[in-house]
Amino acid sequence: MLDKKNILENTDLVQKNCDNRGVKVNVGRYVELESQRRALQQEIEELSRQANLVSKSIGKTQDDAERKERKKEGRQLREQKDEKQAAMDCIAAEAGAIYRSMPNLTHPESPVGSEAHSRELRRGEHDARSLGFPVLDHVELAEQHDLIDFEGGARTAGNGFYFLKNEAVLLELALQQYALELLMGEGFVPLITPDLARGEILQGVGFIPRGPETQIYSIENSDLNLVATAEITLGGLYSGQVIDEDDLPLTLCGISHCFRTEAGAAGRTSRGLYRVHQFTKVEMFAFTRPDQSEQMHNSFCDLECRIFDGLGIPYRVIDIATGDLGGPAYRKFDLEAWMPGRGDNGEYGEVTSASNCTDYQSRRLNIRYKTKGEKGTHFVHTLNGTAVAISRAILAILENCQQADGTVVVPSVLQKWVGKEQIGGGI
RNA sequence: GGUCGGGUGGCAGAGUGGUCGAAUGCACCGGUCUUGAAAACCGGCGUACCGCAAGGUACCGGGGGUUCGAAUCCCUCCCCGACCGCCA
Repeated sequence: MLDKKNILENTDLVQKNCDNRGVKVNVGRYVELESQRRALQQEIEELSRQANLVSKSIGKTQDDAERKERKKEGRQLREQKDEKQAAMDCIAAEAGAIYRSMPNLTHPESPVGSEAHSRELRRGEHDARSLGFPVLDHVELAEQHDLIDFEGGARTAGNGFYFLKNEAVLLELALQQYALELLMGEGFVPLITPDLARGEILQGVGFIPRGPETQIYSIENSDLNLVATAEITLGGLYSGQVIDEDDLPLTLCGISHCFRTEAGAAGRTSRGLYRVHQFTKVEMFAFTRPDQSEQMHNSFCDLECRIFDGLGIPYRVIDIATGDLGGPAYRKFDLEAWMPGRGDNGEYGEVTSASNCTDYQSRRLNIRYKTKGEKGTHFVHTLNGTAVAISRAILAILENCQQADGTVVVPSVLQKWVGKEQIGGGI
């Protein structure tokens, strides 16, 4: 959510920002409603004040007739207040709906426009070059080495589910260990989070838990939802809390399963592991002071680069355009890994995403920080970034590390956990 | 799943219808004392919103109700703890 004062004072800028982001919001209407609401609020407070005075005086009055008269007066004042309150609630509901639909402000350097306007910032250490032999895609490689059972997944849970098997299981665990080791070395606190969360938390983080186009699975007869990312639970972890400024920045990394309905994704490139209903992810999350968040955002992006450079996978870094940022992000960097088996001659595919959400989520989740010796509190900034989304990482590893003879070389950084140097070839 | 007990300020913990936004302790901030520190003592110290200020309004897990007035009574939901049952 945005700062209400800022909306009232910079209506045109906020409107322009919404337009740039492709979000239809009538900011002017909001401002109109909000000023009406404020006026009513003041009247209500005045009536409450008078009614409170009357109530207090009754406690001191002994005379019965006077008490009766005062009670009547008090009742009337409260009735007047209730009427105005009802009117205000109505206006507040409409204003609130507009308010909640407003996306975050945007970093001045984010490219303006639709997805196509996103800008490549740089590339990884490894070049996306031709492998020099006819490549297999990860589905073919997985089949050859008996690594993933898509049919069994479909039989058991439906299309979009799968069983990891044999070395794929080891790869999943190795990728978790690899990411965790690296992040813990950078001071991140490791967590394994719940895979379910309350609707309120999902909304606070910026997800829409129920409704026709939701990406979220929800549990019937309950307020619980399967999480789409540990960003949800890590944000929820500190909801309603006041953090000591001395503890900032606070960096966490959480492992969770991620569940996504992928409603509306039919027809998009979705063969194999690329777009699935469940996967495991190691997620970075940070709470920072406002002046620290930009640096933290860059640091998240650098860590993602280190992780994929370490795996030997080529990638490019994208500065996401305004039209593709979603609601909470102020700025977003994606890593797109080279996937040799994708499309006709290989394509880039998103493997990570790092967002600076500034105070948008912390306002909704009510996460603040306090400076020792100073009065009041401030909203923290929150950031999230993918360390490793396991399914897509496995996809990228299989396709990039395949050899002419069909074997797959295990990235050296993972070998100590996988326990072997290559998959296939009888070794 | 069952029974009982609880949810109050950063923490601990009083408060069962009216001068309660809330005792007290700890923590924290300022001061006295001290070569310095500690201790002791004195003072201050919740959050949000409105207001130049004085001040006001709201908030004692969430929502609703009773009342002139609710932290306090009633309903409901959520959460936490203990014990029992079941179980990886």
